[in-house]
Amino acid sequence: MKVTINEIAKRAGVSKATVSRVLNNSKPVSEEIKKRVLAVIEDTNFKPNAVARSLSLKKSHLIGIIIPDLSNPVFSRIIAGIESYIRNLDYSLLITATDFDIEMKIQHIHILKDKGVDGLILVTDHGNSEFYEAMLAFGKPIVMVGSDSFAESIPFVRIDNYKASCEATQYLIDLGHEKIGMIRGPLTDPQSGKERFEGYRDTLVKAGLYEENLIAEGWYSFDDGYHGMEMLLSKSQRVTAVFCACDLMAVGAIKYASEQGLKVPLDLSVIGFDDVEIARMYSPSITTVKQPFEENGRIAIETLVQMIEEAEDLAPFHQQILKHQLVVRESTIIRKSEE
Amino acid sequence: MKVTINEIAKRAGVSKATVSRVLNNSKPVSEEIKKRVLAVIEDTNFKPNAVARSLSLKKSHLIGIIIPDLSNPVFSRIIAGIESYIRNLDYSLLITATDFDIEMKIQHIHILKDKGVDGLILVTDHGNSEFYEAMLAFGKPIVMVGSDSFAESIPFVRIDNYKASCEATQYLIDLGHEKIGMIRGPLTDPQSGKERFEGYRDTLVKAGLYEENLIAEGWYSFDDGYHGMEMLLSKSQRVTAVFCACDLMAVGAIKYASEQGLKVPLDLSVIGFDDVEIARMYSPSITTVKQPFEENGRIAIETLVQMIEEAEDLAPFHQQILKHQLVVRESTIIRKSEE
DNA sequence: TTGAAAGCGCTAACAC
DNA sequence: GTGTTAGCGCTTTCAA
Repeated sequence: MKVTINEIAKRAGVSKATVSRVLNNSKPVSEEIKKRVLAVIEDTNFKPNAVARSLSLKKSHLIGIIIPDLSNPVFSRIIAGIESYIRNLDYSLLITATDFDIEMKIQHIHILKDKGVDGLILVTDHGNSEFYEAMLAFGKPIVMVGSDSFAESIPFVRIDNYKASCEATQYLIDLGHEKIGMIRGPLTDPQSGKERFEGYRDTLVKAGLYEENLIAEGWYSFDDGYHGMEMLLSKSQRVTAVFCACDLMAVGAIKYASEQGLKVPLDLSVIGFDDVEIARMYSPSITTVKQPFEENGRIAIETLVQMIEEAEDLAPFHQQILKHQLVVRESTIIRKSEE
Repeated sequence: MKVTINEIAKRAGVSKATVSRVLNNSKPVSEEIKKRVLAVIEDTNFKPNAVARSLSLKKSHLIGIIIPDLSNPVFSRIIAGIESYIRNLDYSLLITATDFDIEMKIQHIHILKDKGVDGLILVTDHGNSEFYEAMLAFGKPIVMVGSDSFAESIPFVRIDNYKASCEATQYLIDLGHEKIGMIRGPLTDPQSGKERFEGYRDTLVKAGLYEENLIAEGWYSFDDGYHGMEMLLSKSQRVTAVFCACDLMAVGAIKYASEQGLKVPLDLSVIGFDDVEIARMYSPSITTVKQPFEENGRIAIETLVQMIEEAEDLAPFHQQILKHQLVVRESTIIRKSEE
């Protein structure tokens, strides 16, 4: 019962070429015929077959998204931003997750290419040279959210993690803290790991407060924050403030500290990063650096669609840095005076 | 440039039918020719065009997902479950969000249909009759996650919300509580709203403890929990325990109670629902009903793929109820004896 | 303005 | 076992 363009043509007594023309407004069609065709389309409830159209046009109106983990708000909120923008254009999103596996990421690029997507958004953690080659071989527009040192020649949108970390660290210094620890991400992660750490380090160095043994490392989880804090508190030099590379680690850190009888923020100030929901909801609510996740997504997809539609081969190098914002809440406070 | 099956055929000195055969193993091909074709495929790095194949096969290997909100873990974890299963089969996911808007949900069903998806998974809040009609008109396999009173004739997978709520409520009774409040969802929401409330109500009625004025209502957010608790505490009859329809409301409830000087669980026991990440991480960690989100997704997609591949028209009515689990944590405790 | 026909890249009868 | 051919449903020259 699938009604096709042929069926419409027959019923309206015209050729399918004409039907196609009224469908796409691609060429002038006389008012009368147009009306007739439209009427038939209306009451057969005809919808052109998108697959056939894709084949003919060599354009699928599909956009591929590759993301490390769908269930983590840090990523899924970016997708949400993309989705709510694209919803009104007639593109659809083909979404795949990689579980942070580079091989899988590369494989997905190929799969999505074969599926004929018109463009790609990569929400990235980090890549390698093989990954980079896969991107180049993709042959159609790509935009990255978050960027990657391997791929700085690909258009991207992200925040300035370095600067944000400087500000967060400086904020702790301004509160009078001197022993300021960090629970960082892995340095192999260029953005959330390396840049956030370097902002912290450089700021402390400039203030003459940097100490190498006030640093713990983890992979952005609650448990990593928990154990990171455990490690920091085991040092003889007691920290009075901690900067965490993400909110989840901040939560873990606070949890551990609380269990050890330390009051946050009275005995220990803690800053997170990202401003995911939990930062606002936690008790104490957590001071953090707010990332505009949804906006990241929106700008990325906007850029991508533009590249697709205007066929800007080798698009002029787009790099867009969005604004972050330090959100002060209950988990940070002026350092207790010693007595 | 783009290498096609014709190109392969020419280079290998065979017909494209033969190439197609070795590509799909659809018919026997002599070893020698097969080897030759494979070699050409190999060194041209040929990948068959998925769109053309779809058109010919009338099968897109695309599966549509309609979900209320991508950034909410309650939904995105279901997607994650779907995605990690489907990744190994050669289907792809076309995901759209509705922001809980029924019109949009209906519209998405049509769009996805036009895009030629082979099946649909609906992660639903609730629908109406028009929505139900759209599903019937879809004409290809559909599976719902969470089900809906309007659509009980569509295969679904979910937990037994009613039973789970009974257990949670009974647990509070067993702890000695008598004034047990609830912050429920809207009753128009058949699963998380209505069923969870009814489980609570019936269990209390049976125990002779039900009181209508111990109930607040909200839309599953932190703020709703916060205000719900505010409302409950404003009653003269002081509750000693509260069952919340989701974890976020439980967090809001605890936050408000804490701000009023009540200790959780000492002065007030709180139970949530869902077991999202925050329930484990919060201080106090929250007793809750664990939903197997990822498994919900996995079973749903498994069922759907089966329906697609085995072409079970009007599939024998599948309804699958998965197991929930009460997870006891720090937010609940035996009722303080009065003195 | 409109129609006929070729073609997008692939699969699947149908012959040989 | 292999090739020829006719589609799948749509767009787009090219003529008329």
